[in-house]
Amino acid sequence: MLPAPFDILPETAYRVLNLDAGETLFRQGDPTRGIFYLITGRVRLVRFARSGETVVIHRAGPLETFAEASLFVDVYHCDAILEQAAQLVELRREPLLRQFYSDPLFAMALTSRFATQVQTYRRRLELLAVRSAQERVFAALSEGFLTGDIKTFATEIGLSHEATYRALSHLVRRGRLVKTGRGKYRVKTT
Amino acid sequence: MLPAPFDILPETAYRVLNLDAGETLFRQGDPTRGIFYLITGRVRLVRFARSGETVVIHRAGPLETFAEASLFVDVYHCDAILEQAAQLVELRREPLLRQFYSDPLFAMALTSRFATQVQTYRRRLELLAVRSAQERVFAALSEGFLTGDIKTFATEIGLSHEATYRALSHLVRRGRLVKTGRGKYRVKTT
DNA sequence: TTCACCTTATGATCGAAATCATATCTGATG
DNA sequence: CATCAGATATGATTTCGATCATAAGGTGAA
Repeated sequence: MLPAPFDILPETAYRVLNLDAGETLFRQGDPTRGIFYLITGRVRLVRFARSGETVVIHRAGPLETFAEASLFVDVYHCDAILEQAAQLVELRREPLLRQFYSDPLFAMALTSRFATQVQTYRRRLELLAVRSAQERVFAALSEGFLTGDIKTFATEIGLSHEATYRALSHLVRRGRLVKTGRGKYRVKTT
Repeated sequence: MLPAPFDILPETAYRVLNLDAGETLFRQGDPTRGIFYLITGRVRLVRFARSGETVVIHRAGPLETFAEASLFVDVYHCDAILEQAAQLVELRREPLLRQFYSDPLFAMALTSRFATQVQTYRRRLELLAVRSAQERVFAALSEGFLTGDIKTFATEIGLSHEATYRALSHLVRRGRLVKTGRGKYRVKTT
């Protein structure tokens, strides 16, 4: 149920929560209870800037963890609000930290997970720096970003789904991609 | 010279390198030597996809670390090529891992650093999801992204510098920002 | 089997941002 | 102090992708 390295934690280290859309998971200033793993649903993390404006700093989706940095601070620095009803796992802070201290392999695995995430985000950012829709779609495909449906893919690479469909068919016409089915594309191996 | 938590490492744990533009720091498949901290210059990380295409997966700039995930694997998964001449620090893998195992506080600090980076990248990605140039510039400014010069700021938030200048002056005219000097802007606190 | 809904897909239009151009200001360098 | 390079700033033009619209294909439920 939980992704590595959280799967080795004892059952007392976490609990499953079910929340409705609109509910608040935690607020800026609340003492940190732990980090979270989203099974289904969507959570929005919002920070209130000094100017009084609210800024969305992250939108977490299914199978993602969030609020990782809260492990190392005393209070949350943003609000977590349920955008959709969600089932999620609260990974409690104390057991996590205890495990981290006592089990170097767990510590390594956790750090490795974070390092991998950093890498993934950097790839996405680099992808978003590609101006042309066609080139971006092609690069994203080469990097294996198209796992689920095209609309999700489009959102991930910062394009409208229409622009993405168009770029895909254009790339197929130009012979750079192969269409292997409805909504299925592959980079042409020359 | 080194950012936390690397500043506590003994001198034997790292060495300073000076490389020219065009030189290769490491190649895909090379045994991992360690992670790197860039003092000056620019390094491009490139991966060769199965299709034969080369994809830029990251461009590291001054005061950034890169290849962090290599700590936990045996070989590098991309090439690192000097885009500009650079002075950088090689943080050697073995001493790092030894420190990580033997010093839980170091381990914590390293993990915390990675978690913070994850957070920062997520913020940037969320920012890039804002379609309107004006809103994006405003949000980025509220979040304190404007630290150096405007052109760097523009690149970071995925806009041309012209569009950024225009958005800035427009936001000033509309009274949402205050111009505090040439290239200096602040969110208006109402 | 029919209906409803969502994804895939493509056409048409419009607008916003990229691009190209130009000018001013600033700081660094000799 | 003069010069030059680069950052700031804004104007003009163009282009590309967002948006709106529509249709076909697929899936699941009644």
